[in-house]
Amino acid sequence: MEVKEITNRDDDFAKWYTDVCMKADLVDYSSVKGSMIIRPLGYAIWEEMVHILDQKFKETGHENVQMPMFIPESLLNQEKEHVEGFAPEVAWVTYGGKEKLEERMCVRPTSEVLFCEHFKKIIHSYRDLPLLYNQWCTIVRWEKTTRPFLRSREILWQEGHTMHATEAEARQETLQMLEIYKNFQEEYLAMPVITGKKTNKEKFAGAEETYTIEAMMYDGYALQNGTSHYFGQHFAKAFGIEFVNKDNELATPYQTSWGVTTRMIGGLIMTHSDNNGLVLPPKIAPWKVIIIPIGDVDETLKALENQLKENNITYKVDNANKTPGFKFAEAEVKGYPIRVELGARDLKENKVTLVRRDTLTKMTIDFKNIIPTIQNLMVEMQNDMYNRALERRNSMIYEAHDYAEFCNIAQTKSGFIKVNWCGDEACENKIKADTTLKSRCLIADEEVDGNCVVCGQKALTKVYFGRQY
RNA sequence: CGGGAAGUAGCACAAUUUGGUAGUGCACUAGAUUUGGGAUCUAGGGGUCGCAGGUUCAAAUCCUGUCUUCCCGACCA
Repeated sequence: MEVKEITNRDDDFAKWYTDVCMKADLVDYSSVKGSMIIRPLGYAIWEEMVHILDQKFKETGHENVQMPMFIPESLLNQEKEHVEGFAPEVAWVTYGGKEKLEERMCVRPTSEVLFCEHFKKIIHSYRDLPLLYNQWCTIVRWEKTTRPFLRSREILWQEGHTMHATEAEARQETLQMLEIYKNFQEEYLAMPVITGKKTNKEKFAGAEETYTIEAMMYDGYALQNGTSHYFGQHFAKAFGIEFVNKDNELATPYQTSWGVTTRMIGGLIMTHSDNNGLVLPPKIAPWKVIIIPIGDVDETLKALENQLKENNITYKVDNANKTPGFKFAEAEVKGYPIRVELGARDLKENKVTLVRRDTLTKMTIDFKNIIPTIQNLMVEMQNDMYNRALERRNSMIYEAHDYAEFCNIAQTKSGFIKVNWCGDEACENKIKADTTLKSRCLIADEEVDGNCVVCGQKALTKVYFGRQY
């Protein structure tokens, strides 16, 4: 296996990103634009994510289902805002074999309407609620610009769809899932995230409220790493979904949906990786340890493997007929959190060399301490990676008090800009037109005192603006 | 979708200008020697030049279309 050159991260961030994706063997291009091949390492990372999240979804009472891939045009058309939002980016199936279809069907860009159609059939009574469904699947959105993991046409994701008897319960669900996403990304992916409501302009087509999980990448660009929507009764009314409540009255349920995608893998890369390749937080790394045997160390290797297995520490052994230097570089590209250099020379003194991937710090320790040392290192690395990312992000959040200052920051810095905003979409549009920055999310937990950074009218809220992937 | 650039072996490139049916390095295979930061020697295998048309006696090379990738813009998760 060849270990390849990676573009310097500070010279050309975009190229560095694709280099890491390709050279760590995470993805490959297919012959269809925006349909990527997720290779074993990339998929293993996704499987870790799926495993952890799926468990959290089930713990909170959700059940997995699998909906169809096709949506007849008439079904998609049932909710007006939704259709208008998605129509420009759906792929249509117009032939079945050689026969032209009577009604064309789109490949699901998201499954709200499919769930609604089904919910109408199965919801009759308050006893049927809440209905808490989730599905792991792929969707298709005909994006014009595509990038591995960050923006593809075929998207591997999870979408939760729930129905509730009361507004309060549905709102609670929306926030609960937002919190699960936030905790997952911070605890497992070591990615600090900002959560909040999207502005009207940026919210999901058909939603009453859209909450977002915004992460900041190494270059200061924002990555929307997940969403949780509160739909109110929009879809339910459009689809005629009703239930009989406790008072024997017909009522309309309240709905949510929420999703995260393989985009999180892109976020992981753009948050932690470096010029030597992939860097993975231990908690999400499919294999925590890579063992590189040097010289004749078979017996110790066997013993070490047994100890790792006993302690549920996943690992790989690099037995290739390559020089150690080659294997070190290879291990770094692939992002194994901890490298064990198991060498005959060290072992004569009962020593072993460990290298942590995030800092590339080497340490030589007594072999008998290897398991506790690895365990401690993983905890330490996870914390350090989170803290470094947090510190960097915070150092790239700016505050603008007037429009000149805003434009100046937008031109000279990369990151988020915090501003007062009157709530008028015109001001949001002006910022977009002047600076290309878009609103990331509303800031809920800070007092607003001052005037809109654009128009000078009294501000209603604070907002983060930023450039996005 | 608009502007620009590029597609030749797994990768990076040469041959294209001046048409005559492909070459180098790395990687790969076998054997040997090696092994603490990208090993060495020897012997091998692999491409018909993104795809489809056209011009021509003859096309990697010229023309047209198309697909894909990258950059800039617009659009969007």
